[in-house]
Amino acid sequence: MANSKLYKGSLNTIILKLLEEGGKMYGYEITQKVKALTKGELHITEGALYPALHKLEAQGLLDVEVAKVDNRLRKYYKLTEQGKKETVNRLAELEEFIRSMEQLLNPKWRIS
Amino acid sequence: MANSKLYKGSLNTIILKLLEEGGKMYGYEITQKVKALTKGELHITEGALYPALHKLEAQGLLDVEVAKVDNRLRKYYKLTEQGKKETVNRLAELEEFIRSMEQLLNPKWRIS
DNA sequence: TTTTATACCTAGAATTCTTATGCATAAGAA
DNA sequence: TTCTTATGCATAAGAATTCTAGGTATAAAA
Repeated sequence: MANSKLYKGSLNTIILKLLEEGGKMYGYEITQKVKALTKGELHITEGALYPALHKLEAQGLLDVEVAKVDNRLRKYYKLTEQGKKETVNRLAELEEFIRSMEQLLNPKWRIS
Repeated sequence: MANSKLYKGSLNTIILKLLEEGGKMYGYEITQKVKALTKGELHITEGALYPALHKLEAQGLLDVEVAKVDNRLRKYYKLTEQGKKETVNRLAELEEFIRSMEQLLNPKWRIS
């Protein structure tokens, strides 16, 4: 099913990871990047993305810088030092979660 | 981090998968099974589990059967026919989500 | 000239989970 | 024997996250 819903809690980790790799990105760019990387499977809604960016900024994990390109506004976000540290944690948690889920999904155990 | 939080949306899939494998299980058994299979990483809270079971039952995905063991009550849940079909869908969605996340996490793309 | 793409935003609703309780019985420890 | 832990169910209030549905504006394409 294309455009599958996000599992709640994953958006922040996605944002942080993209910024870790991409250096600095603006909101709309993030939505397009996720769409491209997942071949349209994951859809980041702007109604979730912008509040999430604002919150990460308020928490001191992101810095913002405004730019004007082609007479249009862009807000570039990048990781702060604290943000870089937190990104490592969030990624570790996500990978741990995925490992746990795979243990549940792979029925090596069968019955009990 | 032990006892990591669930990504919201995953609990129902966990329940359905366990019942698919385990045949019939009761609530407390599910919490213990998840703890065991994930070596304590995932912790299913009862405050989330019981409402989830009731909802799945109301949706016609689970059947319930009450039993008394050692003078204590147990509510055994098992998949209905509809529940078995839905389990296949939910598992496919979860696996798709995990694949998508791995595409985001594995920086084969680097910068842009 | 109308539509689509780019680019930002917010409010309200829905969903899902956590925390904090509560009740009751059985088993184990002190 | 009494206190604690384990077993087994349950709900209510709150927090957190996301979706839906709107809004504004400019540029590019149809």
